[in-house]
Amino acid sequence: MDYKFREIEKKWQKKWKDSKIYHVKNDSSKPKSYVLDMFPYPSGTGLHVGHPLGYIASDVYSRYKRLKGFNVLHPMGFDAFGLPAEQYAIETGQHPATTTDNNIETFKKQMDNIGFCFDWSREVRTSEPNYYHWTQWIFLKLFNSWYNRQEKQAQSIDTLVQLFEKEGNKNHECPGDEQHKFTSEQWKSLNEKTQQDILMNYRLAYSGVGEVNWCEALGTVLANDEVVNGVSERGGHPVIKKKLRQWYLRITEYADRLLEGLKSVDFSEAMKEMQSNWIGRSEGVDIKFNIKNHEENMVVYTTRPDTIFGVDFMVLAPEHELINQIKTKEEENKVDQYVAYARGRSERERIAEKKITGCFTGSYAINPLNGKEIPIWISEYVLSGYGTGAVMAVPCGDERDHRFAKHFNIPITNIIGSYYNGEEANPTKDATLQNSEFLNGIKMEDALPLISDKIEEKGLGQRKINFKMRDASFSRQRYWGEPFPIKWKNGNAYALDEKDLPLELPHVETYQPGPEGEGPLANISDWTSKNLETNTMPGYAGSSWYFLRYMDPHNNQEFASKEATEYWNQVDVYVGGTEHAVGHLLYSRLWTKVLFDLGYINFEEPFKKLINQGKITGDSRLVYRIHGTNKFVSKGLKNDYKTDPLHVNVNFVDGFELDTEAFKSWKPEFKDAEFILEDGKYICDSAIEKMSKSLYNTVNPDAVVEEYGADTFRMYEMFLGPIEQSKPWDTKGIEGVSRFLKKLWRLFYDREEWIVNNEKATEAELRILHKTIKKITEDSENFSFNTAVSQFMICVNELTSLKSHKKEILEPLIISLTPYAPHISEELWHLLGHEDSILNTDFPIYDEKYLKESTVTYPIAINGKTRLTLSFDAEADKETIKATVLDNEVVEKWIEGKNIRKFILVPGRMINVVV
RNA sequence: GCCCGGGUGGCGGAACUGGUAGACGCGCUAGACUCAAAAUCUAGUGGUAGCAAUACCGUGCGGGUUCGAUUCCCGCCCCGGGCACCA
Repeated sequence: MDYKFREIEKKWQKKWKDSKIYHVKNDSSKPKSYVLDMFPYPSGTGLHVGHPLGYIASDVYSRYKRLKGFNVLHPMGFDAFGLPAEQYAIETGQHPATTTDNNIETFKKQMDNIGFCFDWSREVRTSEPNYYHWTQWIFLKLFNSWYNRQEKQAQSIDTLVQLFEKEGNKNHECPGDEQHKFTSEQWKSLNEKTQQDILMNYRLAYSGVGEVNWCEALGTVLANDEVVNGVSERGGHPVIKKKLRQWYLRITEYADRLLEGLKSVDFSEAMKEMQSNWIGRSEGVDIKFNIKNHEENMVVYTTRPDTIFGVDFMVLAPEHELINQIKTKEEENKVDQYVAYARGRSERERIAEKKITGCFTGSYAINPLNGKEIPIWISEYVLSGYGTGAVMAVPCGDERDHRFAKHFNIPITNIIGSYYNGEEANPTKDATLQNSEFLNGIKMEDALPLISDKIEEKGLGQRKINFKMRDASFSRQRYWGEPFPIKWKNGNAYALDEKDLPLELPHVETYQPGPEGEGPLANISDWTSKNLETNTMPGYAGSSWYFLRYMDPHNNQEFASKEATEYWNQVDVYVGGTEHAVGHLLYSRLWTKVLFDLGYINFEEPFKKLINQGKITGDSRLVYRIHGTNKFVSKGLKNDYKTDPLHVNVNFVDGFELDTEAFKSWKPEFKDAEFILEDGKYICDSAIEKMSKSLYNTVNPDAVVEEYGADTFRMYEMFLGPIEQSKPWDTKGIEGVSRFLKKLWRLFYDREEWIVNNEKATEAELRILHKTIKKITEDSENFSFNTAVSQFMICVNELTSLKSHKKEILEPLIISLTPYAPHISEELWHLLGHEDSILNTDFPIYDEKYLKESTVTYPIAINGKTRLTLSFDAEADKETIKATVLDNEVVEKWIEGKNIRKFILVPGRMINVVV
């Protein structure tokens, strides 16, 4: 009987579904394991072979853990709110809910084809009211909380009000306005509106007017991580800075805890690095400089106070409020012009041009340590949002300061001697300071703490820790997102009552922006008459907590019961791409920490271990069209013509040879295409690129599954290479895995005959079996799925050549294969006479006694140097140990007392033996 | 520019804490079966020389440590990814 994978796979997929075998309960005597995939955004294009890589890996791991006796939670859902569905709606008028549902059906079908063990009864969709009910609920928790810096945790805003009534805010400075101080009496005398305004400056989710990343093309603001090089991550549209009232998450309050938490999780170094760079912690000093002939002073932030005697000028950000007060009459025009110029420049222009621009204010600051007068400049290279928006410039040590000084001919003081060559700045800490008064002769890294202490002692400033990370923008002027459960009254935002949740997204007639650039909700009079917030939440809202909802997805009373979250606890393994490093992963960590602080869950980090699967890249095919014609020239001859490369659908190419007829009928414009062939063939060029519809290099998993079967597809994706590495898809290579499964089948069936017998296994058979089980166990545990697949191949090859068809060997083998190729394993399991599913059995345990090497090698170092390696047959008796040596005399002498007669020279491991 | 990864056959990739480099698969070559093809099976497959046994060379390049280095150290080169005026 042949291996009829299509029949087998359909049959078992149906049986598994009907028997609800993947449904998992929230209680069990078994230990738990939570294995999670990053849920997808259901795009309209469906899955290509690159997408399931992570899902297959997590599926293999989940099944392995299940066989190992764990109660495994392995759910899937959809991140269903988002921009593309809405843009599609604007173009076609179709409601995003409809297109989203259709897309989800396609995704689920494609996933089911591959045989994943998701518990679909726990599916979540972020766009469903019974899901976003709790997104809104958590938002209200954020809104109604503040961060107590002394206790380093989020607390209810009520506790803050109590503190204000008791003592004002003297012990809890305002994160939104740090200068603002008031006493208990002052607080009590304030009216409702002012009190609310003050509280807003403390809330973890707050509304405020600020500079936002505005994307005109998308008609909305974007979070910092959604902007890449000054353009939108989605679509690459220009992004400008704009002042708007927005919602924000006060993630900056959690900066140090988010950084600290990285120590306790098992993420790759690269991932931790990306997150800590994004958080961008730096230690420095705020230093106060007086300004000549002015009352005001300016405060700069620096990480290098040791260079203070090298300060040659000061720079303010163009937005700095001091500018208007200190600009001199003579410079006023130039300053105003410059400020206007800087304001008019977009983020993108600043980044792209990197021009050196600036303007002198006419005023001078006084170096607090030596009284030197230092000119104060303005330049756009200083960012208003970081530190104090003002810097002390040390050209010999800082590249930007140096370029600026050279450009405007500002004299440079050298405080690092030969470390500075006059041509470029040197940010070293190794130099011995010069021209630095009492710091002269001290190495910079040693001077750092000295001068910091001095500055603090003299009251000139204080040590300060700064973070690059900004508060996260949390509102979008869009329709297809969660409505805010917020009502406006007299310019203050008030939370809706929890019992009025969910605040459902209303139907709209148009997806166009509101009258003043607000979201489409502003067009609905019913909505605006209730003074409801017209923005919606961003894409990352729903995905910041979905892993908690899977634990208890049908709960109508809470986001998840305490029992459920205590039982499932952290995600043990989270599988997904690196692209979410500073977005989703950071926000999820923040929400988890807040819910932990408020006592709703008992763990602080959502993901214990993170696996980043690599991308499967496409192997594109290109043809060359002779410029301005409809003639195509084969790769080898292209240099004879002026050509333009063109991506061609990989399905029209066999290896590198183009099927010219298929190509002609591909698009009308190619109907009359002509070809210049070499050796009668049209040879295409190739390129390894990202897999994408627009490059015509995608391979649909459905087609692969149809041709080779789901088990082959799964194993091949795992076999391709290490899970974390990017690798190109090569359809040809799948033959090897396909042959392996056919070979495995033939261990059970010889043509028509069932040939499994009950004979007792030989030593050799047991040896290969136990070696395989050991390797599969270790590799499955370590996510080394590619070498695990190799081991299966080795095992089946050996069993084939041993002509081994014994139940005693084959049964444990197919159990260990189950995570990788579940369908064929299940089929064979039943053919072996089992009633219950193979999924309910136990993973085999290997026996060490079959793992002893047949030859044991002992390298021997005599007098500290290796002279030989002894090797002997483990099964032979010790008397016959054999070896040959370089230095016969020494070794023979050593051997004498050991009862060893002969030896063979084999390089091996080293043990030290004193002779 | 800075910070992470990584460079191993024609290709994807193996190699435990330094110990027979190239497992496994693809591809390729030859053979068996077949009228033929497909499928399957067998053998071979890092390079050079040789009928052969074998010898020499080989893990990006140059040095070093070691009895022994793909693995450790120093200096370069190249590729992939991330960050990029963060003072």
